Amino acid sequence: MALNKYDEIARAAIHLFNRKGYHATSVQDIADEVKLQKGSLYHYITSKEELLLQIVSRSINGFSHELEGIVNLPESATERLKKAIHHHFGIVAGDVEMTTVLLRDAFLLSQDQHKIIVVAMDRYLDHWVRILQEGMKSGEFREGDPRLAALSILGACNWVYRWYNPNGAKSAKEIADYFCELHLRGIVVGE
Amino acid sequence: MALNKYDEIARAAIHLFNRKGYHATSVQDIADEVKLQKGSLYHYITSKEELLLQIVSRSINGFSHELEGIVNLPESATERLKKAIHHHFGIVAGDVEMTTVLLRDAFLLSQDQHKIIVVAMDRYLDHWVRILQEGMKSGEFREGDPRLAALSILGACNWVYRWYNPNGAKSAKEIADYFCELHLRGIVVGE
Amino acid sequence: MALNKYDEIARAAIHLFNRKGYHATSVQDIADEVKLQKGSLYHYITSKEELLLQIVSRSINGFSHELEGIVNLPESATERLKKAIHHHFGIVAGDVEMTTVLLRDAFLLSQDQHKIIVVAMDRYLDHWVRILQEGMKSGEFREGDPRLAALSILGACNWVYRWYNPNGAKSAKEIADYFCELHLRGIVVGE
Amino acid sequence: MALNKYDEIARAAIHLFNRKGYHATSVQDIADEVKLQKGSLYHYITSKEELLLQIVSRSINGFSHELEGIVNLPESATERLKKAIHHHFGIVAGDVEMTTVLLRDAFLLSQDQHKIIVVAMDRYLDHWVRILQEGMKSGEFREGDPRLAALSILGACNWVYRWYNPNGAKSAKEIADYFCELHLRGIVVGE
DNA sequence: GATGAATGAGGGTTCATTCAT
DNA sequence: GATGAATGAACCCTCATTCAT
Repeated sequence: MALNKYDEIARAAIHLFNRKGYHATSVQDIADEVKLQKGSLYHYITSKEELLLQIVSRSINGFSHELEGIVNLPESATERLKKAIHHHFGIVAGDVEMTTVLLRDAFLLSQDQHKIIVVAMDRYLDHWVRILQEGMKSGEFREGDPRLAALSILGACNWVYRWYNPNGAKSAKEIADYFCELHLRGIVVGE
Repeated sequence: MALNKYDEIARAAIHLFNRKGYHATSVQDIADEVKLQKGSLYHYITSKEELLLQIVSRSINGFSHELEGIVNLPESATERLKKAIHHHFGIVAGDVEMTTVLLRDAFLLSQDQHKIIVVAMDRYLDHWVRILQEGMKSGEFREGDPRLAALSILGACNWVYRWYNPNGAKSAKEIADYFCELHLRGIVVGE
Repeated sequence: MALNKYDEIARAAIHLFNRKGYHATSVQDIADEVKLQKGSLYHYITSKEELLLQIVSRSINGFSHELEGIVNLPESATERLKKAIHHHFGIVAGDVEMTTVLLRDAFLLSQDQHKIIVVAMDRYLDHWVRILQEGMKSGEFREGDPRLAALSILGACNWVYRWYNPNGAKSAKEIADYFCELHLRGIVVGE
Repeated sequence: MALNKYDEIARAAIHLFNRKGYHATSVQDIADEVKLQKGSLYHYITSKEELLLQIVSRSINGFSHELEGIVNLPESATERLKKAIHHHFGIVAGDVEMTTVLLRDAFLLSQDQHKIIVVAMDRYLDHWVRILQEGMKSGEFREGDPRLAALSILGACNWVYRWYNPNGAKSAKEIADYFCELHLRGIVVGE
C-alpha cells in the first residue's frame, strides 16, 4: 500500500484529470491532493505534460500487455475473442478513471508525445484485428472487414468507461459475458 | 455558404475545439479564425463556455431530432434498429468535428450546464433502449438486457468519431450497413 | 416633465453613478436606462467624462447660485448663516443623488476638469467664510478661525448626503433648523 | 519600518486608491508600486476587492477600537465628547489616505462586503450617540435628537479628510480643540 | 437621429515552472 | 526533500468610443 511518492502523485493526477479534465486540473490541485507544495511536486515530475504522458503510457501498456499472449493462444478465434473482451473489460472496469484519461485526454499531449500513444493504440487494435482475421480465414467468423469488425467491438468495449458503474446491479464479468454474446451472435434471433 | 456571423463563429469554434480541445483553444484563436478582434467576438457570444454549450446542445439535439420519428415508425424492431444505426452514422460521419466536441468536451461545462447535456443524452439513449425492448418483447431480438444492448451498439457507433475517415475506401453508408450486420447477426457464423 | 434627451441622460447617469459609482457604471448601463443603443448616446454626449463634468458642474453651480445673494443680504451674520444652512440643506435633501456624485465622484475627473470643480467649490466655501468673518468682526460670533468654522459647519451639512432619508421621521427643514441650533449655540447648555 | 509584504502592498494600495480611486487603480499599478509582477501580487492577496475590504475593515476597526473605552470612561459627557473628537481627529489626521479610502471608496465593495463595513460604521456611530444621549439625560447637553447631534459632529469631523493638510499652520490637535469649542459652545456669543 | 458591428486597449486573474533558501 | 516567493505569459472578458449604414 505504501506507494512511492511518484505513484501517489500519478494516482492523484488520474483522479483529478478524470474528474475535471487535464487542463482544468492545475498543478496546485495535484499538490493539494498529495499534501505537498506546488514547488515540491517538481522533485518528482518533470512537467505536468510528462505526467500525463506517463499516465496514458502506463494505461495503454496495461491494455496491450496481456493481449498479445491471448492472441497467440492455441485456441479458436472465438475463444480468443471472448478472452480479449473479458480482458479489456477487466481493465476498463478495474480502473475507469485511468481509462477515461487515456481515452479522452491523451490527445491533449503535444504532437510528438501524442504520436507515441497513438502508435501504441494502433498496435493494440492490430491484435484485435488479427483475431478477427484468423477467425474469418478459418471460417469461424463471417466474411467481412476485420478492421471494421474490430473497431465495432473495441468501440463498444471502450465506450464502457462512459457508463460503467462498479456499484451497478451487474458485475463487470456479467456485462462482459453479455457483450461477448452480443458481438459474437448478434442481437437478432438466429434463423 | 453565407452563414450568419454567429454560425461562422460556432463553426470556427467547433473546428478548433476538435483539433486542440476546448481549454487549449483560446478566444483569441477563434477570433483569428473568423478575422475579428477578440473583443468583437463578444457581440455574438456571451462567453466561451456558453458557446460550447450551444455547440453541444445543437449537436445532441441533431442526434435526437430524427430518432424519435424512427422509433415510432410502424415497422419491425429490426428495421427500426437498422434505420437508427444509419441515422446515427450519418450524423457522426456528416460532422465528425462537432460529434467529437459533443462526445469528448461537453463534460468540461460547469456542472449545471453539463447536466443539461447529460439529460439530453440520456433521452437519446432511451430511444435506442425502446427499440431493443420492443424487439425483445416481440421475439425478434434475443432476450437480454435492452439497456446494455443499446449501450453496446451505441458505443460502437459513437466510437466511430475516433477513426472515421471521410476519404477512406468505404463510404459511411457502407460502413453503417456492415455495422448493422455485425450488431444484428453477430460475428460468428450461425449454426 | 418632458425633459430633453440630454437631461434625461444626465438624470439616468446621476442615478447610476450614485448607486454604483462612476467607473462601475458603464456607458451601456446609461444607454439601457434611457432605452437607447450605446452608440446613440454619443449623439448627445461627447464622452462619459464630459457627462460627469456637466453633472458636477451643474451641481456645484446649483449650490453657489443662491448663496451669493444670501451672503450679501443686509441682515445679521446669524440670520445669513441660518439661511445659508437652510439653503444648503435644501439642495442636498432635494437631490441626494446628484450631491453624492458631486461630493464623492468629482475627483475622478482628469486633473484639468477636476480643477474646474475644485475652484468652484472653493468659491462656494469662500461665501461661507465671509459670513463667519463678518459675524466675528461684528461681535456676533465668537472670535476664531473663520475658515475652520466654515469647514466645520459645511462638513456637517455635506455629510448629510450620507445619511439623509427623505422618508425619515423629520423633514429636511426640521433637521436644518436643528443643525442651525447646534452650530450656532452648541450642544452644551449655556451658563 | 520593515513591514511584511502584505502590509507593504496594502499601504501601496491605500496610497493609490486615495490618489486615483479604487477602480482607476489597476492591480498593475499596485504591483509597480511594490516592485512585483502583477501575478506575484496574488501570492499575498486573493483579489483586488478583498484587498479593499481588508483596508477599510482595518480602518473602521481602528476608529472603533479606542472609542468604546472613551464612551465608558467615568467622566462627564462633555469630557468624553471632547475626547471622542480628539480621538477621531487623531486617526483622520494620522492617516488621511486610509480614511479617504474608507469614507469614499468602501461603497464600491460588493453588496455583502459593503454590508460588513456599513454595520461596523453604524456601531461606531452608536458610541457617539450614547455620549450625546447621556449628556442630554444628565442635563449637560441641551435637549434634542442625539442621533442628529452625533451625525452633525461626526460629519464635521469626517469631512476633515477632504481639507486637512498636515503641513498647514495649525496642528491636528489645535484644530480638534477648536472643533470641540465649536460643537460644544456653538459659534454664537453666549447670552 | 439611430443603429450595432467593430475596434483596441486594458481589466483582474490563473498558471506552469523556476530557484534561492 | 521541501518550501514558497517570484516570474511572465496567457487567460477570458469589459469597455469607451467610432463609424458606415
